[in-house]
Amino acid sequence: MTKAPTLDDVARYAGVSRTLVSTALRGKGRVAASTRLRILAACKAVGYRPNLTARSLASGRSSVLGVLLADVLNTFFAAVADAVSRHADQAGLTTLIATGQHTEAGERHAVEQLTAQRPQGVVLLGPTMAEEGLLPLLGATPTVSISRVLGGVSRGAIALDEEAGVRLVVEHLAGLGHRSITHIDGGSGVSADERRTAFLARTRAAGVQPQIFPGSFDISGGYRAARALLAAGRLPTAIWAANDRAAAGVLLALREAGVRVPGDVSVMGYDDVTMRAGTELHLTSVRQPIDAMGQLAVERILAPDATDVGTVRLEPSLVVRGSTGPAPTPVS
Amino acid sequence: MTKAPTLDDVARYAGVSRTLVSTALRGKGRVAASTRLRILAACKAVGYRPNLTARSLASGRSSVLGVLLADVLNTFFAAVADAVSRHADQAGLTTLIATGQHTEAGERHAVEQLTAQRPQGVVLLGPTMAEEGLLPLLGATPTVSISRVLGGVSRGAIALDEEAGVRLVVEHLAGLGHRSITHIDGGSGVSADERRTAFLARTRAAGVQPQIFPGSFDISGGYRAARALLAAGRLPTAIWAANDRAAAGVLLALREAGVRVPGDVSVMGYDDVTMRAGTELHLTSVRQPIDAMGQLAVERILAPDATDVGTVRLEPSLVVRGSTGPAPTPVS
DNA sequence: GTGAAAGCGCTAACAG
DNA sequence: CTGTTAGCGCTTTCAC
Repeated sequence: MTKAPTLDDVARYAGVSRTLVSTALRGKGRVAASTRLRILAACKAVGYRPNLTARSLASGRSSVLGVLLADVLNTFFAAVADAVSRHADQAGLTTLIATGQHTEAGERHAVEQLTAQRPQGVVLLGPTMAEEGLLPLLGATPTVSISRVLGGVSRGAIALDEEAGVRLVVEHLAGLGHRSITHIDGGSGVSADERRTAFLARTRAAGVQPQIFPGSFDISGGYRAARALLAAGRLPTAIWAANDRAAAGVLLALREAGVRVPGDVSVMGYDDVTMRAGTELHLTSVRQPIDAMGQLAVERILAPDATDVGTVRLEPSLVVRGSTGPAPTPVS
Repeated sequence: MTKAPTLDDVARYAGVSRTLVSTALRGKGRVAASTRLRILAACKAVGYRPNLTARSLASGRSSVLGVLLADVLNTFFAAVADAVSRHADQAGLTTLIATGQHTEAGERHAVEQLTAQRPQGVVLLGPTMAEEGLLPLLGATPTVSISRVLGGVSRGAIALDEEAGVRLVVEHLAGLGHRSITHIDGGSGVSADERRTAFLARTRAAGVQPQIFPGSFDISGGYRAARALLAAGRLPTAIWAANDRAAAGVLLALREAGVRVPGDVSVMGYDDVTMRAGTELHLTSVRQPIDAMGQLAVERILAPDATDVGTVRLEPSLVVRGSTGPAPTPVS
């Protein structure tokens, strides 16, 4: 295997021209059945593997869909990437993922590598870089941005409707009679901000007393925050954690302290995807439309024209399980 | 932006030959400083982006490192992919990840796409396909297999030393005086099997009473198993869960039932990477050498020759935190 | 049906 | 230092 066999090798072996092998292999123009068989046999005999690089250089296109991921460990984006990949597969595209590691240099590098594939399109999953830096790199590549709203991106942006999600949380809890809700937030990220802001606005609108406690998007953040709440003696009747992982931490701390859920305190999570903890922990939560995001992204990339591609915010849905219940009547 | 500018466009604009632009851009042969400046200016003016596809076709190599990942959502493999990516970056390579979605067709497709890049090498992260199917696709591409031991792969295999990890668990617990340990297993996967088997062997060697309870690699598996243990009234003094996520579920169930950790029961986790729950939950665990795996993989790919590349099993290390303690003295 | 010729955008020897 | 000449492996016209 000192040198990969080329089309010419196959052609020579089969006693035909290179062009014929090419067309036969791609099944485009008509080739005599007997010749095709001979060619196929030759391919196998020679051990031919098409060089997709050359193919894409010659044809000017490829069946690749590029995905720019901040980092494989972010479960949310990884789940979206997975959804994109599944839908791309179904459309006959191969997904190639590059990670930017949250740095501008890394993302630049990744996008360059991705666009170099002359891909059918690129999906940006929560890029770090500013739009001005990204757009020139993308050039004419059909691009959709997920989660971050990039106005100039050719095929528009797909975002989550955080306000709708937060509304589901507040209305569910308020509907159960809770007059005071504590939000354990997700720290300083963009979505943590959005959720916090929406929470404040929504509770006000619902006439519910809001309280914000600093936390993070992981189990330890929820655990720590709940313990702090416990220590401060400021336990509300309802807690909404920034996501399901944090909510698991809250449950842990609460149960450790002998607090009953949902008897004494109702707990809600939000949006987690990998852990699927919700089911077994009976966590009431808000489910994000991950699959729909992936599907829409691929559809937009594949759409022949770029009409109707503004920013769309997909709506999440409420999943009621056992961790929330009626607010306990004050003993007073 | 109807057509991407090429080297020729830049050359014409700068009034030099295409070759000169090429060499200037790559910084190889010497180019007059003044000319280089002119060329750089021309690039910017024309908006030139190098076509890496053409470059790799012409030069016969690329700076890509391919990674075949079963699925982005598997936190362990995703973490390894991340480590590989970081070390590859440091070596000046771009990592391109393709997922096989656990199907043979998917993996075949992914590997084809990866090898088509003429990458510096390919890292296989727990492939599903049989070795016989994989090897011909890889051809002469330097390849290392992580986690699954593929004998025929050119740059060898890197695996985890599960036995060593399990030994750490059993010895730690036995050293604390526990005479009986319950393992909540990870179900039917390969590593779940390895751990279970090693556990049985090791406990026997240590003179400890083993007990196995069916579970899974997630929080719900641990939660469910611990509740079953509780219900059956067969609570041991020490529980070892298949991984940290499962251990979190165990903690949850135990605390919910008013069992003290580590006062009544010691709990150990294993190998989790993303959640980093260990820290805040004070979970005693076994840490896998994720980063070392990534580093070694890249080193092997970059090594000029393929000597010394048999299978290596990297050793994990014990991380003692607060969830384990001396076995309680029987009240009897 | 089949094949010859002309590139895709770039790099790799060589000459000047 | 700079430019010329050949391709890399494949797809595309467009003749035969």
